[in-house]
Amino acid sequence: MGISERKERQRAELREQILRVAREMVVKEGFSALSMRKLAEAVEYAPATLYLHFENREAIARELCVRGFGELLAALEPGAKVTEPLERLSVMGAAYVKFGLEHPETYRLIFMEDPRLSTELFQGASDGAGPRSFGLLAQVFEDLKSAGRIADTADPGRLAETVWAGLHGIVSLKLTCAAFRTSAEELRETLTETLVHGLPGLKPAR
Amino acid sequence: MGISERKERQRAELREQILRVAREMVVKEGFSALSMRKLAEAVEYAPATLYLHFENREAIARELCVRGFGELLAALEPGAKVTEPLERLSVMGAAYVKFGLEHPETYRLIFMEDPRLSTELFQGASDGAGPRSFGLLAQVFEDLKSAGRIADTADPGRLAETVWAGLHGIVSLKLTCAAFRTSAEELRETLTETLVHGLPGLKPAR
DNA sequence: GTCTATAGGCTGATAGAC
DNA sequence: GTCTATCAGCCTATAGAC
Repeated sequence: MGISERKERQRAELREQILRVAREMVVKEGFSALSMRKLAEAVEYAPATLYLHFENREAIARELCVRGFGELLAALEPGAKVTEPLERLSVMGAAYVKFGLEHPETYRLIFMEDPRLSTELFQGASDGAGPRSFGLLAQVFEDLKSAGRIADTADPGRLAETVWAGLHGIVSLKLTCAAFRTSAEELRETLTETLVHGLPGLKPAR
Repeated sequence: MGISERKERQRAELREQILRVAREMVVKEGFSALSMRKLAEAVEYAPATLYLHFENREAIARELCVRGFGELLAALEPGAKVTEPLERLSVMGAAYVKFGLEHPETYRLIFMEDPRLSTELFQGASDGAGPRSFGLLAQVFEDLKSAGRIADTADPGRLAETVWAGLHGIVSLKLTCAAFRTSAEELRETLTETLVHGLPGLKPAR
């Protein structure tokens, strides 16, 4: 059965090539610049051929989105190995921000384009990149809690969501608004540092 | 000179009507759904007429954007009157998040569509809505500092940018990703509370 | 499996008549 | 000031030939 296997292989290869080129276009010119016509031209096939491999444009977007989130997860994983939870928070936060700024169009695609895709990715099956990434972050607070280092009324999931939102704010503001003076990394540092220890030298009103 | 005045008035009225209808379209269907043709039809003029009042589509977007930021500023102003800085931070943060969620398309237009517009608004003349809004937030930390309630090494501008980024993260995540369990208001509360006081009951590693 | 050809839309913007 | 008519392009998606 070598022939049908070769055909299958060639089919999969073309599919990969389409995705590779599509990704390149999105990275270079943004998601809205991804058109089936241009994509077809770039892979040197007719537009109609694309529809034999993907149901429509959105299916391509979804696939790119899923892979993009996979890359974000991969960027977070090394930091997740740091033992000390607070240091881990810092390292993972820095990795998150770095990923967002170094892959702006991938980040945009994951979190700033289509609400349906973002939501799907985040709340999909628990072995998906979304839940796994979130789990890595939540683990920080679970570890602190089980070591008795934060109040046992603290809610790790809620703290993790708050941190994620903060990091997302830093990245997305940097991607859409160049007006902030402070660098992303400084903002990230201030965010985590202050979330952990509070305002420096805070005293109550007298 | 009554005649020319009436003409001028009518001209301004049409301009306002165009903006009003444009705003309605953006609010209802998002910015990308704002097309000159549809807009012309909605105001019952020919497409070409719009170009007598606005240079192009972007000019309309910019005007909507500027007004939108004005509304955000107006939403923040009442909270800025609260005397106690930390309470002020809380009230203004809640107002910010509330505005974003209640006017999602306006918020999108200001901060999530065109980087050029966002940047322009934020760093424009210091009497613009951007710098003024930011100033209100920064004042919180300036007040804390001048009252000696935070370390005199603290940087109010940096703290304000961090808080702004955090609030923006909450709003924008809620607008593009429905997967978070925690409500926006709870996230906002956790963010400000934790930024001020640090993690609840934090103890160092032993 | 791949092509050509095309249906059936949409867009911003402008020239020139009235 | 406003219109009609149009330029010059873009798009997704599909039918049917090869």
